[in-house]
Amino acid sequence: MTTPGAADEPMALAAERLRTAGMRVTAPRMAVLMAVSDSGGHLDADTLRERAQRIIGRLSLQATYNVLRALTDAGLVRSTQIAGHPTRYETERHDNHHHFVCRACGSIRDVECTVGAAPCIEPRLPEEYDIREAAVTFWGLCPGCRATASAS
Amino acid sequence: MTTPGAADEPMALAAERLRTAGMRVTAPRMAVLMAVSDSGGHLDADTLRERAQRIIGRLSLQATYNVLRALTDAGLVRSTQIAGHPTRYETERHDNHHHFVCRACGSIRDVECTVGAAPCIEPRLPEEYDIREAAVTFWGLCPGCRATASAS
DNA sequence: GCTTTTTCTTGAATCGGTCAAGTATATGGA
DNA sequence: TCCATATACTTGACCGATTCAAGAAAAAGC
Repeated sequence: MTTPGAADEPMALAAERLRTAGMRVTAPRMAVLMAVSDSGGHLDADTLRERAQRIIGRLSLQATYNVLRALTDAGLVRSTQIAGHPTRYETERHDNHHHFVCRACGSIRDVECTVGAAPCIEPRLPEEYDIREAAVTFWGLCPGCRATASAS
Repeated sequence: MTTPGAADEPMALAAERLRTAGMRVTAPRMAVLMAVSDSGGHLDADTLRERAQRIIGRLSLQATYNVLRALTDAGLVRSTQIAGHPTRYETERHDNHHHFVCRACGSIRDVECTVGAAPCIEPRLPEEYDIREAAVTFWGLCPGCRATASAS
């Protein structure tokens, strides 16, 4: 028992990640975290629920949403909302990458950033990708709210 | 009757814009188009419905959606989907601008593009805006779909 | 172990938006 | 000017994604 089976490794890793993030370690959380991790990203809540169920058997959709929210708040998971699609989840890698979405098949692909910190508009994508448009949304605080926030 | 009243002007203009776009000229369409035009942008379907109703009296929400879809398809209106908000509509100005959304109050503001054609990441916003992050989504065709599209 | 606190389950509800069927109306031709 | 026909609007049901609420279950600390 000193060397756990190979199948236990990812679960032990998931438990460790949860513990490090200061979260309670539960079967649903480990399962969802594992599902997000080895999916390659961009899965929606319902699909992640299915994958998680394969690992631990039963899991309600509501719990899946709860877990995803918790993991996102803890910075372990990144959620992305793309117009016309349900919210997708992927492992948070803090690499500030963006997304390419195919208008025809809906497939999603990561797009690396040329610059480090700031998001860049020159996408690092193979030439075969036919980019038609880019939607850029900046998030932050408007002058009014910034003043209110710094005052408190 | 040769010189229409001042109040008729925007309506006549709306009618003209619809006609130019090859669309049937109807009261709902004129009203919604006027509502979008003089709103300064970023209103959702339900709010636009209210504004349109002030102009023509009655208008179903379904019709509002139909009209907005038609106007968008015709290139008269631009729709923007921002995570966590219902779809917003604004006059299509073909200027390829982007959006700033305040995390605190949810207000939306246009962000001009420094470059002409391509979307740019260096936002033209006053310094008082505290930009925390940017979500960039590229839309187009992936290699597979591009091949299929050009083949047909 | 036992207690406390957090999390999970179940089931209802909400929100933004679409589908479908029937009625009304804009437009082009007689 | 009126008619025919295609298109648009109204009403009402429906849907998918997500959240709310209440009670049962299970982690973590003592």
